Amino acid sequence: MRAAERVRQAIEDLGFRPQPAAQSLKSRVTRSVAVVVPDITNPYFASVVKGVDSIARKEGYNIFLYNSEEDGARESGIIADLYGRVDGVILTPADESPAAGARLEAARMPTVLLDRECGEPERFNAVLVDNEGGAAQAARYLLDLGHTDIGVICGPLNTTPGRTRHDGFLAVLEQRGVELAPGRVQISDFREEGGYQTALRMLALETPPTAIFVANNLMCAGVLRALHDMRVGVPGELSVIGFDDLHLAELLDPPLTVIGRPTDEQGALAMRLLLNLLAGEAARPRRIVLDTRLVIRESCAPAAPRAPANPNGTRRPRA
Amino acid sequence: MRAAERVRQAIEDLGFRPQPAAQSLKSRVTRSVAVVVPDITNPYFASVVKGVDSIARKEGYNIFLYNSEEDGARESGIIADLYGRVDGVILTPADESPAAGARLEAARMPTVLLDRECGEPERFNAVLVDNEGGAAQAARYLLDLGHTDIGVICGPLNTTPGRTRHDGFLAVLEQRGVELAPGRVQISDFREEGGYQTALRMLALETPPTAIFVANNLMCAGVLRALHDMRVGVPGELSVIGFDDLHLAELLDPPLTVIGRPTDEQGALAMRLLLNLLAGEAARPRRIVLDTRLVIRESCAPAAPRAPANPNGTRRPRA
DNA sequence: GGCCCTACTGATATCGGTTACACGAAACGG
DNA sequence: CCGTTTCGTGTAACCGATATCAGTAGGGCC
Repeated sequence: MRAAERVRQAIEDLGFRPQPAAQSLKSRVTRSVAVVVPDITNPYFASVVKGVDSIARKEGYNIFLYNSEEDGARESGIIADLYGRVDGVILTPADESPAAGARLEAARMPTVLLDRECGEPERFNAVLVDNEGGAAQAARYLLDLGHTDIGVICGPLNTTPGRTRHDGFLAVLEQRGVELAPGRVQISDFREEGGYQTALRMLALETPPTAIFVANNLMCAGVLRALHDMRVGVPGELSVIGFDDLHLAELLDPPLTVIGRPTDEQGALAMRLLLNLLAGEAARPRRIVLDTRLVIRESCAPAAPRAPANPNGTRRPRA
Repeated sequence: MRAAERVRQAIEDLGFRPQPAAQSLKSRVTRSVAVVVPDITNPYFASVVKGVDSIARKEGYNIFLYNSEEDGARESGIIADLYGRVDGVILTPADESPAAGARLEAARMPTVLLDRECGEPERFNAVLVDNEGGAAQAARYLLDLGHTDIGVICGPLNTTPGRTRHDGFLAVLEQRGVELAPGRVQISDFREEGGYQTALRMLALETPPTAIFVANNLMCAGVLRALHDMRVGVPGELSVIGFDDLHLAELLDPPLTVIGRPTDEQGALAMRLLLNLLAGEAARPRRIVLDTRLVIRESCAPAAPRAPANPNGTRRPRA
């Protein structure tokens, strides 16, 4: 093959570099994928993105990063802009409505959902965690510590993690015959400020709960900030358990007990799944559900002995 | 203009969407920029990237995200891959050598450096912070609290932030006539594990310092972890001041005093600067240097009264 | 009616690779 | 020595949008 060698030489001499635009135009392939997350500033998503990147780079893919800011309109704008720009997309949908799912399907793009689903499940490939199971772990843990008066700060119930963590937690309570007083279950927004405000509201109740389950990391940071500001001792006065590890959770005051889950592994898995799709493995969509784990640190204490159980939820002044 | 209207209609009817690849091929413009950071998992960079994104999206630019993993070879591979794929790049160089700077210039791409410089300054546009000034603030603060025996955990001195923070801190000490005992200044790697190990080494000294300045957030997390593991009271036994705010710093045990700096603003500025470049404002490169601020929380206490100053650095057993 | 200006149409080249095909030359077998 | 394979080379079409240009039609004006 002397011809091939001469070509190599010429490439070298002339400093020839193929033009991705021209290659894409002809081949109809971009070697790029999009990753759309609500907020790259959330350490969970940063870690996920890093996991995606680790695989993508190895396989020669470039990644476009987008923040949906948890805003459905912005998200659908982003998805529209993706047309022709990427080979596929890894998406944590901000809008999980069936309509959004339909739009997504209409875009006819290889898609892997991450952390949340969209429209009817089973129609998309997805990498998820067992939110229900994780929340149930948290519930069992608090119950086993003797707590029966528990506050629950949920995310929006129209999101997968919001709803499933809510359901998983409450299912265990019900199963164990624990009934919550009114005002104990609060819906918030998965954001720090929301967690802060909700915690304040909960503390303002005549009898605050003895433990709180907070359904994500950002809200949990807000809750801790609120408890800190209000000088509420954790876990002395109030036990706290979060969902999603915080990087510095073990250095917090006190070290935070959480439901942890894989993060960069989740991203890497999603990217591998997408690569399979791109390789033409049509098959039917796969849903991969990863397990959570209870990370016990020091923010939960056994419930202080209290007046006998109070099933009808009558308010009592705090001791 | 009825023709224009008919065109609009046809676009609508046929669902026509221009093909970015074809547009790029013809126009030689991609409406994409690359952002290359060492590690998106570092909250500082996550925030910077978000700042970049906020402007980019508004202007219709898409962003490619890359992690250099603080690895010069990987970084130069990334930069090579960028050819023809982006209109410009925002880069936090992992390799700051003149050679890397030269390579970067050879790539003839509109470039904005972020957080670090590369080769000779003044040749690139750059958005930086006043590291020297920030480190000096930290030094003055510790000095004013009465500390004279101070540990310094630096980043690599061949990086801009590593060197300048080191220099800025030590300059103030010198200026105030404070001399550090041997072993007080340690070079580490800007990573959490490095901070952890370095802190352990420092604690193992016959007389540990009464205060520590840690030159970045990741190392600082490591240091805190080490102090936590070794049951060293902060600020009782040891005062700690970090560089770079940590998101949860105020919830730490104790709330961490730090040198803070703008983050997403820095990203936004970098993007705006890049947009100017792309708009053809050749001019000569601009260096924008932002100010840091001292965020006083609770991790630094006045130095405990001690035996009279000990300028020749003789070891003393801890009280 | 003649003139000009604008609005529009249609055709064609171009961006830079990729792919297919046709042709020419050398290599090999029978 | 001829037929066939192999290899190499050259030519041209194509991907889809954009830019240019020539040509045509229509409106307004004197």
